Amino acid sequence: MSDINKGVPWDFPQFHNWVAVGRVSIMVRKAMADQLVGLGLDLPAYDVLSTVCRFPGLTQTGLAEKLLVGRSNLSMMLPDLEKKEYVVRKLDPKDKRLRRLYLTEEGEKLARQGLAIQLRLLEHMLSPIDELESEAAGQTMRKVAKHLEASPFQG
Amino acid sequence: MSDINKGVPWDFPQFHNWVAVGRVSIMVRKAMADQLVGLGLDLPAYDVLSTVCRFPGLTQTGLAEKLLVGRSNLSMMLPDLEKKEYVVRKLDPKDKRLRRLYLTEEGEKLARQGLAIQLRLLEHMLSPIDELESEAAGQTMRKVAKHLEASPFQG
DNA sequence: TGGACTAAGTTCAACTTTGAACTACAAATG
DNA sequence: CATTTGTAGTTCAAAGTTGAACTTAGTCCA
Repeated sequence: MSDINKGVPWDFPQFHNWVAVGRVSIMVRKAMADQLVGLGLDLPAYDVLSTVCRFPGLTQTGLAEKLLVGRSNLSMMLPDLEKKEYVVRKLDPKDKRLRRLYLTEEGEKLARQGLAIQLRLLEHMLSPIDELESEAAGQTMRKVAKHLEASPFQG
Repeated sequence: MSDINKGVPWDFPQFHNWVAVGRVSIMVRKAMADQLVGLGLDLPAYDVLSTVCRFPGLTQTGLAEKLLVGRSNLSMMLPDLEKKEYVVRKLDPKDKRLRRLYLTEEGEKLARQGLAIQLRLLEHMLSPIDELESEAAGQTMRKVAKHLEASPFQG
């Protein structure tokens, strides 16, 4: 390592570890996006369908929080998904501010096809990793996520 | 778990593990973006500065590959960074197609300040994780990245 | 009840990011 | 050495994403 690089982050193993996480994350999103073309979906639409499939009756704000996107994003996207009849929004009778999200039969079918693809992709990408190791990495990530949510970084 | 969810991905631990990776990745990018406001940088600009800091003389295409963004993106962004005098592009004398990237003194300063922030953020987010565990997770991620590069998923 | 306050969702204009088509240069092939 | 093929970078228009301001509905509390 050259002198000029002394004391910079790439001296620290943690830095490399984190860079790898970021790279894998982007690579998998791209791979998934490629596969979804066959279903006529893009990644954001798939994120909506798969999440509503898992959590039917979710509100738009709830969905935005899960996906870590802005609410306005969903206000733009959901009318399209409704027009394609993948999703329906039902006003909550108890609280008329809430528009609860459900999949149509068509939407459910697409979500499940997408989820099947995602499972195969996971299986492929994790094939060089034994189950224990993968579970350990997942455990670590969940710990970090929990910690970051509980105490966000303040400079 | 209700009947309707049988056979869907969230029955599989791998699915949860992967979702955690994705979430942490986005959360950290957001946290980093917040911190960079103080330096007058956004995340894409920081990605450029930190990467050129680490790999001076990188070409634009090389940088695009490292950052996993399109080349056109950099063609839009780099003139701005050059105007702000954070970056200079020098034509390679041996191959006039190549524009090699270097940081100015100012750019170098900003990159190092950003990298220092990134290290503190890493330290914070990894505080509940012991070093061995974090190293193991990094190792796992590097294996996966390598595998995905060597054999991309083909449906 | 009424007035202030909070939360859900929408709109809109600004900003990003992308991919396809293009130019300029280099390398390979005959 | 001329032609073909390939690579680096740019341009431009289209699509996506965002935050701030707004509307409407619910909550709190005097």
